[in-house]
Amino acid sequence: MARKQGSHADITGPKVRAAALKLFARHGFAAVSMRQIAAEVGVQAGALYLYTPDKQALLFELMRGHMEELLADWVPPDAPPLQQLEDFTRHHIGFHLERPELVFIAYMELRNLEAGNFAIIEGLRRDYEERLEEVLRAGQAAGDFAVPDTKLATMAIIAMLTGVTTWFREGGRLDRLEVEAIYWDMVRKAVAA
Amino acid sequence: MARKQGSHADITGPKVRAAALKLFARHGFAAVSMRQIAAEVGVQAGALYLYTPDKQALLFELMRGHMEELLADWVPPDAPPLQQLEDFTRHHIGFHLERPELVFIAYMELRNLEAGNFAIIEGLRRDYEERLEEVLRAGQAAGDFAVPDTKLATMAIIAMLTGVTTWFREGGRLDRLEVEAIYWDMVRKAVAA
DNA sequence: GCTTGAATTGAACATCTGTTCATATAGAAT
DNA sequence: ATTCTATATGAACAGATGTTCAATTCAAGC
Repeated sequence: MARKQGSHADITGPKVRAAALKLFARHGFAAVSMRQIAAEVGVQAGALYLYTPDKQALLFELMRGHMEELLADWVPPDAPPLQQLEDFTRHHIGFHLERPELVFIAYMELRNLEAGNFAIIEGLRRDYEERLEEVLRAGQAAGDFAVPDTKLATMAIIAMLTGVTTWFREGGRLDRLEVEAIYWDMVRKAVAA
Repeated sequence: MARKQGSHADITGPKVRAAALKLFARHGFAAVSMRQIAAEVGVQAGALYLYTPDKQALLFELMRGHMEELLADWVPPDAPPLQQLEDFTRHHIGFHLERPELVFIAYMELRNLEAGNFAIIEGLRRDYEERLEEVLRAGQAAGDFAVPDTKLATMAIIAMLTGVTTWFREGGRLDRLEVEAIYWDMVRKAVAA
């Protein structure tokens, strides 16, 4: 039997991506089979291929969409570097806490991307890092920051902020805004002149 | 044919662990088969079971050994908190840069551990974090540090320092000591009173 | 009411999976 | 020279893998 009720093309498509997201985040790309994804959607494995050319594309599209959302989420506001940095810090934490599964996948499954796909995702990641480094360079030039090395500071800040996703739990001791404030305090001091 | 030259028990054992380490780090636990590990060692898949009860134990023992080495590598020196923190920072970076494959596995393959094994590794990780937090608490009490939240500062510092392994390449623009110095500068300022 | 075509099934493909075990081998001990 | 035993083979197990495709089903358009 096919199609038990109504047309499903525009329903099943998103469901497939949602199921892949959930299962890849939970068990890892390599450990999840197309049949598991199909079962999560409530469909047979063959039907998945109406919505993705293959398993690899399922992973790649999740990651590409995530990186493009990340880049769209933050552009430096028209403000002094210190304020740009605060804006970045809060946006980065907020954005990452809102999509823990995508963040997890984007950091863990890079090695499961085929060469060409990997290069694209890496390029997007570098674009993002470049935006932060530009803020640090501007602040350094203006004398607001005393950063020994803007490249390293970029990597250090991003690693530190992204790390929030590994321990933060909704409903825990601190809420998002408190966490943002505390991390901003540490970032501000770390780069302070 | 078996045993082509001499006794191999004490040679093959380490080779198996080395092959697993290399392949798990490169392709991920779930994506590596016992036959691939065996091929890397130069042996048939069945022979691996003379050296490990199963694939899971291979992963777990790598991670447990790594975490225990990590804990053995650093105990707080008898010194003021600021100096303890510098010692920690440099040790953490140095230790992690010396074993990038183990670090990678320890952070990426947690979800592939069976429940009991996961609990053990998590316990060891918490022990390590606890050591750093104790330093921060002491420095805070002594008025050397002005940390808004010692738990968050612990997580932030560890995430920041461990992040070095994602971009550092031997023979690059900076050597290890320079990187240690730059990161220590940022850590010091981030927690400064 | 009939036709059309998008959505889905379910079987099939060849290959791979972790693990076990009877069998073979070669060096050490006698 | 013979026995012993640690080390390794290679076949076998039952089931899972990603992907393809002819056949089926059902809602919409006429």
